[in-house]
Amino acid sequence: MTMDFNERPSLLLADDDVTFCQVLSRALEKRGYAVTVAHSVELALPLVTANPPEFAIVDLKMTGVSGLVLIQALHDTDAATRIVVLTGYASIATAVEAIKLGATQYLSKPANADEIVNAFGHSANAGLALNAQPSSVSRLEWEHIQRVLQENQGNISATARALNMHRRTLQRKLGKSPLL
Amino acid sequence: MTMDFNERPSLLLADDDVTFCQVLSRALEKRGYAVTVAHSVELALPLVTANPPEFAIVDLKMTGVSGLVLIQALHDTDAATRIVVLTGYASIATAVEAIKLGATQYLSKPANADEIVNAFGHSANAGLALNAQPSSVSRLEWEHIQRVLQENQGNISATARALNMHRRTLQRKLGKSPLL
DNA sequence: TTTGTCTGCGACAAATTGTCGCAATACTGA
DNA sequence: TCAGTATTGCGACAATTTGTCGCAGACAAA
Repeated sequence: MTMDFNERPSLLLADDDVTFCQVLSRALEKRGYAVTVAHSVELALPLVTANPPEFAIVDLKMTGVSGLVLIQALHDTDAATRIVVLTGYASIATAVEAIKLGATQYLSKPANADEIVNAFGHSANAGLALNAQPSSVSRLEWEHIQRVLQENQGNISATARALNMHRRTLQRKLGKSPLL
Repeated sequence: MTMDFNERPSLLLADDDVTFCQVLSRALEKRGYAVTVAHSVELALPLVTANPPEFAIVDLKMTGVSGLVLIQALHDTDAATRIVVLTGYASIATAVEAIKLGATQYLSKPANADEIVNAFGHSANAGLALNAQPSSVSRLEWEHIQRVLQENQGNISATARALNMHRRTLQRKLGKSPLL
């Protein structure tokens, strides 16, 4: 890239997976973005207010505050910011919430740099293909858990009680990625 | 309900599953809504323009045009309409799209009337369903299995394949009653 | 009859859940 | 600020549930 660094579009990458950030930020820089990395929402917020980015990639599940907070902050600061949510624990409940808060797209890991960059752009997916298959039982369970969890503001104990399920079991389920 | 029919909040229920509509519309009427049912997007659209509803429940997978079209029409006609998407073929991609088009919530079947009403937004009927207990995971599983089983005309092997579940396990589950 | 699929069920290993407990944090109301 | 309470993230082990394999009978189509 021969472009002056300051002319490049600014991009904030917020994810607490260090190696993932290294790989992805390099790939994004190759594509012409001026990347800033933050490994937690707490670290990202001051950067946002000091220097609102044009693009942002946010992981929802970071240690500490949820990425949803960051999305809101980004959107409040500059409604034109293109925000892509990228998470390994994708669920419909959090997707709905993220989009409502102003996210542009919602992808689940793993996703390569091209897919992410692509997600910044078009939103016109007119002909979306519906799944031919009904959701698997485990997927359904995952979605349901995520929804109740959100209704309980992320309180695991309360969620376990509401679902009449043992806290230990819920913990274990939450630890796994949403298979299938 | 002693309320005059015209004073009740209007609700459009768009789903091509006839029995499902019957059950749900009755449950919704009990909760005070003036329910109108449409079994396809084509049938629903004229109703929307003629008489924009305050609430809507839309299935995405209907014969013919996708429910996404209806969502857009509803939102274009009256941006204040509270739209809940309800589908048996839930996916994150369609959820994202539906919310962007103006849907309020996105639920996957099975969902009971309380959960749906709740999804319209706590603000509207704040005092109503505070203690709405979410269905237990096993209940959800039971209903889902029954639905898929019916789609497969009671064929256990095919259902097990569709649900990506072992036939033996499905058999065992079917042997039990729908425990809470 | 042969072939292919569906079904019910026994048996046993593999995996998941229920339970109990503990130490490290939050959170809350004097 | 401090005690009291709730939450959280585990480890460990027993109790249950699933995954797997296999087999025999039913049924329909070729």
